[in-house]
Amino acid sequence: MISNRQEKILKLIVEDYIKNARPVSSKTLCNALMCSSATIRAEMNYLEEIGLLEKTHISSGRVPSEKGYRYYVDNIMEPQKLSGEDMLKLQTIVDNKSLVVNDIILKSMEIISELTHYTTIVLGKHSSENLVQKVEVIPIDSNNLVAIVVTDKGHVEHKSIYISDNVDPDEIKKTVDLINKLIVGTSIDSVSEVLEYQVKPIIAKYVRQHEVLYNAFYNAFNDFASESIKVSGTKNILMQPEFNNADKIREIISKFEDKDIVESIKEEDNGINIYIGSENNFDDDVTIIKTKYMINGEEGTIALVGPKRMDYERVITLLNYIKENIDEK
Amino acid sequence: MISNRQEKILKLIVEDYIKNARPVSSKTLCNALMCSSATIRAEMNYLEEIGLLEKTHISSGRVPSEKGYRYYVDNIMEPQKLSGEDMLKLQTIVDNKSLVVNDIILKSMEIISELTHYTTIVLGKHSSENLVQKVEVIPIDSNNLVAIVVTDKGHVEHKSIYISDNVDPDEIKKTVDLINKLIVGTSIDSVSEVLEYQVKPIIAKYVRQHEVLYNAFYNAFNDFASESIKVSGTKNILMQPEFNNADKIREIISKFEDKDIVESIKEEDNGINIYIGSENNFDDDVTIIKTKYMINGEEGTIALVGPKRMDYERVITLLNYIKENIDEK
DNA sequence: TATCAGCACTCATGGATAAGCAGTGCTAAA
DNA sequence: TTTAGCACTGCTTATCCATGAGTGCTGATA
Repeated sequence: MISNRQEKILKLIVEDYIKNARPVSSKTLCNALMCSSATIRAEMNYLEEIGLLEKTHISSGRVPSEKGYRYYVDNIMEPQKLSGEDMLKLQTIVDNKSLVVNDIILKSMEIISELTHYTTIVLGKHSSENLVQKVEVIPIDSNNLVAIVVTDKGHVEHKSIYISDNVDPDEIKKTVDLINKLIVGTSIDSVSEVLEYQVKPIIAKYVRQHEVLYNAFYNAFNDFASESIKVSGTKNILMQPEFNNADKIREIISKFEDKDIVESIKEEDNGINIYIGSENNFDDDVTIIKTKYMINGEEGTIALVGPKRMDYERVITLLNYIKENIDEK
Repeated sequence: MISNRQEKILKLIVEDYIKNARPVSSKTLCNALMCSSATIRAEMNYLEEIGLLEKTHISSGRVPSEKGYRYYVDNIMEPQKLSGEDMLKLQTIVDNKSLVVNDIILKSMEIISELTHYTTIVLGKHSSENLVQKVEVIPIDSNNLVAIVVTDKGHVEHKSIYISDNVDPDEIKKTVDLINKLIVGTSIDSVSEVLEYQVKPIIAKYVRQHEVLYNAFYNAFNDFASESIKVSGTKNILMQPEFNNADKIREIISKFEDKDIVESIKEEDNGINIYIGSENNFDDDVTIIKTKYMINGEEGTIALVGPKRMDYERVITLLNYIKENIDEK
């Protein structure tokens, strides 16, 4: 294990390094520990031996290792209260009645990105629990319709439908009525099944131009289960001194622009989880803190991406605040 | 003016520099011009004197100046045909019947970003000519409604409405019917006027909880006139060798993330316009090529942002192709 | 036994100097 | 008008300091 003083040294080093982004020397800690630098050096040496600290070169000060951050996060860091300033900025968003919950999440994460200078990510997905509440089809002109689906949780999806031949409006209405009858109440991801096995056979009987119509509607409804990705403040993380070279920046930007990579950040666990460096599979030089949320038939992940040298206490506090406020709704 | 050979030299230098991103030496051009490097140096000297070329240092090769690019674009460059490869990639998108025009534009510009390694921007805005075609209000639970507005051009906007007090569903229905009656056919940006001067007085008479309802609907309809911004392939422009330092990259990224700055790229002119370096007010180190489009009651700008050392001929050809295909629809 | 002053050592950083080289401008001859 | 030849310039790269901030180790001390 590790002595009290050693833990204190680790804490001081992590926190100093978080603040100043420079290797921490033994001398820096003399005051705080009321002892000489030599003593501290001996302790640092031990902490390096057991893998909690690292040097950038043989005569440099110490920097926390991945394991060091992990120890700090697991054993040292203490829960904080939201600072007055942070609170102030977030509260106006969180308490805004006229915003949909979804927008509250997006806005809050934007603000958190600004506050922390890290990058935030919101991954949203309509839960499969969403049930179709209403289907509307509105004619635009002779070839185009707009189909609108509203779920029981208030989600709206819409899509243009192009119908090549001239189809009798009555036929369209018949089809829509049928769809409405059969589809309302089914979950959003079983819509295409219902279309195929229930709607198709019936309209084949009663609707003249059923093939054209069926295909049009089938295409329209097929990819309704859309997922959303929102990355805020890419620039913020790039301002961090660890990303001070063009190639590293390009690498990070490329990752943030790659949908698949960003999507893979999705969190399945309900707690606030911390993935330091190689613990995440996004990039070894960053820490990702994320949590799953689930409200109103919308489930998703909120995540914060920053350097490993991240202000863990503050970030956790911020995410906690958001999570609590989301879950209340 | 400028002699034939001088023009040819300028052309060769611009095109070589576009390709290789390195100052062009007199020797490089010997073959193409069938003369000695000394002769070419003399000509280069003159071209520099009149401001079409520049040196990076006193004994370096030549690089086109902003004025040089401008001359190239105005007088030398020739219209090209779309290359088979480019055509192939774009056609599948452009000809896809099941995509809304808007999505075709977005997708095409994404692909152009990939093809050219520059960044593309699409700014969209619902034209004020859009007329309200239908208003639907769908109850979700006792406190929440969803309002949906469809325009005559097939645009759909929706918004959640929160109603604090318990309001009788009948009252809501009354209000919605009234809104539908009065609002259909008005242009989307005069909706709030109609609400205030026509709807408000009437529901004040006939609807009991009219204040709550009116406020809720007014808020919901008020900011429907949304604008959209889509930036594709930020990473692409950053790969260009001129953006090889961290601070420059950060500067560019910050600009692309700033809504106001990106919005100011909006083009009012209908042609394809080229803004080289200081001619645009985005960044002196880039060229922006943009054009306005207007279809289906949706107007907007498509733009391409690249280094001044841009493959002008190809880019113009690509944008032309998109523009023609959009306008056809 | 823990602490610490002192010292040798290491390495990053930044400035100075020099060699190599890819270019240019100029000149005098064809 | 063109061009071969040459002096010159300045970027690039490497090498070599001096400096300074840090370490590890050792032997003395409380």
